[in-house]
Amino acid sequence: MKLSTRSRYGTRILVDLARHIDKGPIQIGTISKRQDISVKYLEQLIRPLKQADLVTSVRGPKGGHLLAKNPEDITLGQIVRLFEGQSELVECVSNPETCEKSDDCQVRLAWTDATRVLYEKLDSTTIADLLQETPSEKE
Amino acid sequence: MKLSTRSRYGTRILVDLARHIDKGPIQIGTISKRQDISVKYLEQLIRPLKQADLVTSVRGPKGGHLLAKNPEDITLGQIVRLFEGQSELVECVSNPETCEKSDDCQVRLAWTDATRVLYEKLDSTTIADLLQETPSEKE
DNA sequence: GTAATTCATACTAAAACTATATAGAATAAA
DNA sequence: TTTATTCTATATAGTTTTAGTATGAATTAC
Repeated sequence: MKLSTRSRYGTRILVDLARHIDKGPIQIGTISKRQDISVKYLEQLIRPLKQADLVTSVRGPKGGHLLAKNPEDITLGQIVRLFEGQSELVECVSNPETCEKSDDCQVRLAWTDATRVLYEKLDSTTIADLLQETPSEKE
Repeated sequence: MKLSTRSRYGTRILVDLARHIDKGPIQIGTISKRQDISVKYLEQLIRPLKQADLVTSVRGPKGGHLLAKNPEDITLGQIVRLFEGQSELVECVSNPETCEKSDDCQVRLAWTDATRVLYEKLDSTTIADLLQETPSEKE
């Protein structure tokens, strides 16, 4: 039931951008060094963040990436829904037609409830909540 | 972030046993037909259920499987922890030593909180809560 | 002792995940 | 115009996980 590295790395990218929000566009190479994620993988992860309007980019020399919203307006729920192929605990939660018993299935209701409380928590946690500096943070 | 079929099937096995709790030991072949899970896969899934003392078994002819506890004493949390290789959303939640930044990592705290609320929900849901019969249930 | 059944171990095939690599095109600062 | 950077698309490969199968041993009712 673990989260993909995509969701975890995506979160770290956004936290990194938020921490350096006053420094203009941040380049992928910079994020790569600070977060220890390969440039190529970062390019792959930033694309959906842009498509979801969480990040904007500036092309050309001195270009880079910026948060498209305030840190307090980006939630973990948004990030996880974006990166997890299936964001629900069980497929029938969102696609009841995949199980012929789903019409009146108590087990499905239980997975649905569990998924709901999880996202209530994730939706209530924002990037701003994650900004406290740590002593070991690479600058 | 989806649950494995092992957790889902494990739940269905326990619900099946609970529904037929008054009929003596239930054989794997019977569960297989009712739940449409292969005999061999069922054998594999029942083993951890036995080891966790959720199921007891009787060997030999007329043998089979029985709930080892009352349905209201078996929770989804127990089942999910049993079957998910990693039951936490992110590894560093339970194994902080796998990340050198975990000592003071706000992101880790967020994943920990989210994992906690999920299991609070799962731990509060029992097999007894899932017993309502459905019209389409195979008998 | 035979047959029904669980128990234990190992194996396999397919899919998903986690990246990295390649080859360039587009953009814009200097 | 040169150069630094993002953007796009596809390919490749290694690892891990998942889902399920195969084989046969152990147990016990009859």
